[in-house]
Amino acid sequence: MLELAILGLLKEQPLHGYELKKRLGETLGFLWGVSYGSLYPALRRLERAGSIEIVAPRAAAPAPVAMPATGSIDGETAAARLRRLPKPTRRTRKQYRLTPRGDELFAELLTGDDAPGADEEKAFALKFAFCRHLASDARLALLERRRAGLQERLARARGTTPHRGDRYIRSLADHRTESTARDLAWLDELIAAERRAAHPEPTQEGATAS
Amino acid sequence: MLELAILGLLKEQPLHGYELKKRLGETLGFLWGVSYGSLYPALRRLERAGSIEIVAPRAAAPAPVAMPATGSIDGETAAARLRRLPKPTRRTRKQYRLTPRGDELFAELLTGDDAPGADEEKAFALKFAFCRHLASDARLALLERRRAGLQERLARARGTTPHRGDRYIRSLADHRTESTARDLAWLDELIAAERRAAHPEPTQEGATAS
DNA sequence: CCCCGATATATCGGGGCGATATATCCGCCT
DNA sequence: AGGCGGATATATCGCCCCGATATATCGGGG
Repeated sequence: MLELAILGLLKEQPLHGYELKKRLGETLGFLWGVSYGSLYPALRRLERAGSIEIVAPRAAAPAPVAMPATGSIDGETAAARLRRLPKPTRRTRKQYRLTPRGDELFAELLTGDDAPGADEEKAFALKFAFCRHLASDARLALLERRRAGLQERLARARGTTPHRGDRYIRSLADHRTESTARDLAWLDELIAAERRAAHPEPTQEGATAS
Repeated sequence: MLELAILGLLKEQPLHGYELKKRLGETLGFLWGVSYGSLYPALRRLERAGSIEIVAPRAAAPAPVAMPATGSIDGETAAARLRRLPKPTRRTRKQYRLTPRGDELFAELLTGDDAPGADEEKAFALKFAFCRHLASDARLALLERRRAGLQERLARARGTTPHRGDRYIRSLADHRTESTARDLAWLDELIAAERRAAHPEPTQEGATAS
């Protein structure tokens, strides 16, 4: 699960662990509180599998020779630079970069089914978050697979709900069911939008014979 | 987390593991898929902590004293018993029963705060599912604590949402925010209902000066 | 009679999480 | 100067949960 998120972020640019966690927090934060206890082991796993690689133990400033001209003009620049570029040599940090193998894995994780028990909510949300990397049809497949899952859950809920449980449990179950229904509606919108984007021409006439 | 659910079910009647899982599935199933890999270790933990106890390895037939005369009369009884006892009852299953200590723990878990990171959704849902065991004021406190949590999340979401992320992530975040708002509204209803139940007299006049 | 499926208990490997340990660097106050 | 505190950064520990699997025992049907 985490792997997908990591690969997705590294797809855009190489990053080190700490930064990765920050971005994970600000981009996917609304669905996930990633912890170091998961992140670093996951990075190790990915590296061992050859999906990512360490680019260089202090690559942040590629400026071993980078400061040529500056030197002569003013003495202050040195100080100024210290304030301006507070991070010429950050520290021991390890920058991770996606390998071609990792790219494959990413596509695989993004496309593949996951075990039905595996926290479907999070799994779907994560895939959806990165689904810009999917072709239009694969994206639609993802949405529709999710739709089927929700619908099945809804059916089961409506089937089981009738009786049992006290007032509070019943209320909870009802609210849950409602939420599921709402998610379903949202998905329908998304699917419709996706279809519209795929066929930008059905101005009139209607009925694309789906 | 699981402990609370187990204690909650055992509070009503003693059960063995297998049955426990079934009930967990049918009563709280809409929020949880409990697995044996969690259940049995949890039972062991609880037993070791003295919160539950094994009532008798073959309680199905409530015949503890049922065979009184048998004792002295014959030497065969030993062999006879070996054949007679293993069959009348179900099987080796262990019936678990709540101890007074377990009752305390249940109340503690139900009332106490849980760590903010600990999957708030599930934690709240679980507590709410058993909140019939709470006094009216404690129940209200639970609801309002949850309300505060949701509200904070909502504020944070509205603060962070504006810009970043591509179209899909934005859509996801929006939907998430909406859901949170809906949960909040639901909670408000619950709180109002709870208040109404606690003060059954404000027929007219209104404004209980809260 | 034996096999099959339901009942029932238990463990294993693996992933996620919070807490914690350990460095290093930086700015700021003294 | 000096050093303290906080941000940066990597890593591990123990705990819990999960799916998969192993192992019995029972009832019933072929």
